[in-house]
Amino acid sequence: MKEKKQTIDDIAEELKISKTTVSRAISGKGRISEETRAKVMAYIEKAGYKPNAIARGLAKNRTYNIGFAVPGDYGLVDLPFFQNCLWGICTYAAERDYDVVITMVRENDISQLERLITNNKVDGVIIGRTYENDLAEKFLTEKKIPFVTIGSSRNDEVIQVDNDHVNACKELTGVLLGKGYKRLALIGSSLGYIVNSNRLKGFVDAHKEAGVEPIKELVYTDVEYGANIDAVVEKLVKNKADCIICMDDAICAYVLNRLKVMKISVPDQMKVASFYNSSTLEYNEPAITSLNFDVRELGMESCKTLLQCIKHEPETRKRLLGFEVVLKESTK
Amino acid sequence: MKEKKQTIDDIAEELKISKTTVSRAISGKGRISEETRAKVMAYIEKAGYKPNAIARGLAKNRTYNIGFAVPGDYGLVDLPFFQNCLWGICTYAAERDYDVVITMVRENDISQLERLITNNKVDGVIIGRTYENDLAEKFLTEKKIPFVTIGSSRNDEVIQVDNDHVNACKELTGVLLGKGYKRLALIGSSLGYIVNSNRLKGFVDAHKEAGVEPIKELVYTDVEYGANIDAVVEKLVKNKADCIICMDDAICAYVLNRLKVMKISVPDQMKVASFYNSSTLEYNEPAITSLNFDVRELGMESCKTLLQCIKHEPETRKRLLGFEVVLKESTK
DNA sequence: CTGAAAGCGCTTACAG
DNA sequence: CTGAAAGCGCTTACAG
Repeated sequence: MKEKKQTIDDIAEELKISKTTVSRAISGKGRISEETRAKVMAYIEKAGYKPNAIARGLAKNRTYNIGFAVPGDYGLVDLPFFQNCLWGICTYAAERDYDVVITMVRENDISQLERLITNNKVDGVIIGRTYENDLAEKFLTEKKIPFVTIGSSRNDEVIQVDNDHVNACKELTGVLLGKGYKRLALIGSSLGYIVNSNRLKGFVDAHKEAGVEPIKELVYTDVEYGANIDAVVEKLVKNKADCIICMDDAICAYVLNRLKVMKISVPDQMKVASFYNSSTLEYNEPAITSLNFDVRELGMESCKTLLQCIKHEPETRKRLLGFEVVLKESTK
Repeated sequence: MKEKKQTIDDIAEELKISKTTVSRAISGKGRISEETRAKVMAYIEKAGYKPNAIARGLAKNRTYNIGFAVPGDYGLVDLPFFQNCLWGICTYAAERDYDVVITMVRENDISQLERLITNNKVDGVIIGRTYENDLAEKFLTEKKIPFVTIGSSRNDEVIQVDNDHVNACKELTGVLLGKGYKRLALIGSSLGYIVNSNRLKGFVDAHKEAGVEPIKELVYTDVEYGANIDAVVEKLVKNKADCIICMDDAICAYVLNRLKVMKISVPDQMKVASFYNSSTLEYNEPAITSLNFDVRELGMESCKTLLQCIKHEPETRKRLLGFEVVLKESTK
């Protein structure tokens, strides 16, 4: 049975050695004979001793915590994207004895993050979404706190891990053009998110490569969740789009509903494609063509990179993960 | 501009007083003249000094972190429910200078949580979902770590915050019976989650109160996300259900899709109701009748209760939050 | 290879 | 009301 909390002193006393030695046995640093080392480890194991992370933190000026900054804005919190990232981050971190603390940030309010940093609660931060003018990025750079972004940054100095949205959107667009659809629409939220600019770039690039011009009146990048989507969809229909590409699954869900109300059937009268095949869309009828990213992998990768930053230098400053285009009923 | 990290010693020296006094000025504990107090605070303010949370933690044996245990099981991570809880928890915690660290637990694997506790990384824990036989609950009780559950527990000793699922489901069911629907179906996942048992109880209670028997062949409580839902829906149709109540929105989305494939129109040929009016369903066509809980409020309340537990005793051991029934197109 | 000692930045009896 | 000192549980030069 468990006694009260043991300390390194208790075990030193028990073993008739100094606590210095115990500490070294545990950390594996400093010269120590294999023999004593084994003895200490054996005792620790059997006594169920666990070092106090706080004390170690104070001595080494480390917390063994990393922060994950997720968007606290209304429409964004819900996205399964961040949950899946979180899953990857937590899983990777736990294996290295790190923990992850959550902090909500907004495009123009990073006060929670500031608190976290000035209170010394974390050794580094993963930024879950990058903005065109990113306060968090600026703040962390200034404070010299290691951080990595999920999603691209304009600043090449920033360590970033991202899916290759430019090429992903380019390939998806290319495939759809190749299928003979000529009036492709693109609909998404603010270009203030860098990821949206990248998607737009891919969309344009694919058109160029196919030797055609993207159609301006079919591109909307200022859609608010639930607000003006209906109006936009109606314009797209009026402007004779033959295929709508949605920049995220939440938007896609709205679009599908709107089309249903308008009695426009998918894919017969309108093709639809989306990003991320979240479960919402995966089981939709008809199934929706989409890009597929391994978001949990992305989370793990970002965490791995951050831990590298904390320990020394990361292997790469900018790392792009793959994607797949998954063709389904909705674009047939 | 910021110099290097300041300590309590620096400011004591600067002010020609002892660090004891500085500490007291900051904490507000111990006798200290209002005058010196003001002086210290003024200096701190202007110098931008922030105490080191780690050091304080070591001295007071506190971390100023709380844990939030969320289900790491596949189908569950995605639910917006937990994100919204998290939002509430983080918001409340941040105001009190606490931070929240995430830990993933599974029905039969709480190793991440164990690590968190034995490493002394948190002062208390919020359990996001309760199981019929809850390992986390047992573990935390044994370790004497303060915790509160979101969702009900079988154990009356446990501090719990929950929506009133029994009465919520009872009222929803009652309303539907009152509308003249006679063959109500109930479909949900495992009764291993206490919340599902509670919903079932409400369903049964409402029938009793109306003087009718619940129809056994229309009740399915072992539905897996995405797996056997289709088969279940077909059985419900065959068994002539006239209204399907879904225990969560993910299930409801599947049900709606299946009905669409089967060319059964809602609400003409089948009524549908769900729990939580998440955005997915809110904008569905037709809009779905559902229960409405304020999940962010629930998160805040659970955090408030936990902080009470950590400081002293909570005001109430079991707290039930309200709900509303929101009637929409789908049950017309 | 091992240990005594100082130190990480706070808090808090204890004594004045 | 204020301060010197010990202590929270570790780590790590420094000396042997």
